[in-house]
Amino acid sequence: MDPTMDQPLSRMLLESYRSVEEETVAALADRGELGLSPSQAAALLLVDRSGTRLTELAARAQITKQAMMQVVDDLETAGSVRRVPDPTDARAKVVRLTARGLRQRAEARKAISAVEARTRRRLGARRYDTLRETLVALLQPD
Amino acid sequence: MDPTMDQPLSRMLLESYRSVEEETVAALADRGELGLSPSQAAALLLVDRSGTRLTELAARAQITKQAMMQVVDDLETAGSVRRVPDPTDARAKVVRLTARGLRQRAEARKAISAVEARTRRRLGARRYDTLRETLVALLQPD
DNA sequence: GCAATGTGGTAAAGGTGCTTGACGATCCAC
DNA sequence: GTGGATCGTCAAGCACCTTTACCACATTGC
Repeated sequence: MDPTMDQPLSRMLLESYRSVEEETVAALADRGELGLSPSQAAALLLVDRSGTRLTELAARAQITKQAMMQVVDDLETAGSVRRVPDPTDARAKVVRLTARGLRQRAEARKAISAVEARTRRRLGARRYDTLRETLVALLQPD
Repeated sequence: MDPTMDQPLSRMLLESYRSVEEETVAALADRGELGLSPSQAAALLLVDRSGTRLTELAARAQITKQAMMQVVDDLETAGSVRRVPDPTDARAKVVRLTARGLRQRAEARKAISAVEARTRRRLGARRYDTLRETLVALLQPD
């Protein structure tokens, strides 16, 4: 009998997350993208081509803007991102990817794709797709 | 088109975890089990009736023994648990639930069950069960 | 046109849940 | 018995997030 089955759902989700995340970090490291933490990589993926406001990034990541600030601060220090004033709103700044950030994001995407493809192979396409659908349903507002 | 579907798997898993965890915390609070953090609740569930060593608890939770130390320290301070010397090994101590800890664990179990039942209803029994199976497969060593 | 209220970015402090490193005490195999 | 593993512990630190508090600028309502 597999004892894993008896665990609370939240635990299983957490461990699954950690497992996938760990694989992703390893895949990133393999590509030489050292010095890019998971939260930084996640943030890079949220910036769109024309640049995105801090508040919008925070909303997309579902964290506070202050938390996103810290991530963007680090990314800016690392030269992956820069903040430019928003011409349409003097309060706002737009977070924009630098050439370096673009490169990193591309690598991050590849690393993530590799892990997902690997997972899909392991689980089987059908189960993998069903998993994603179920998670979407789980996250749907009640 | 639901943009949720495009997210990396790790993000979806993390958000699902947070969502379920949040519900669980709320359910715990409803039952008056204030002052019991998720990690503490998780640890309580890992202690078996006859008591369990710190190292074993850490292994079960898949964290370092030092991390488990902190959780157990807090639980002990809160009077939910106590450490008694292991008669079979002078180095070891056994973590044992107090009456309070037993009560808390029972409440925690109920809270978790309530959330899982609710989730099962929302997703449908079939999808819910498939989700658990898939997560088990995901966690299986490669 | 201006006060009230809202929003974007920032600063500071703190908390949770983990990590790594080091260490004494005890156990066990040889 | 001696050397190496194991148990619990202390200490420091890090990743990632929060709350509280501000100021600058925008927008709304009158």
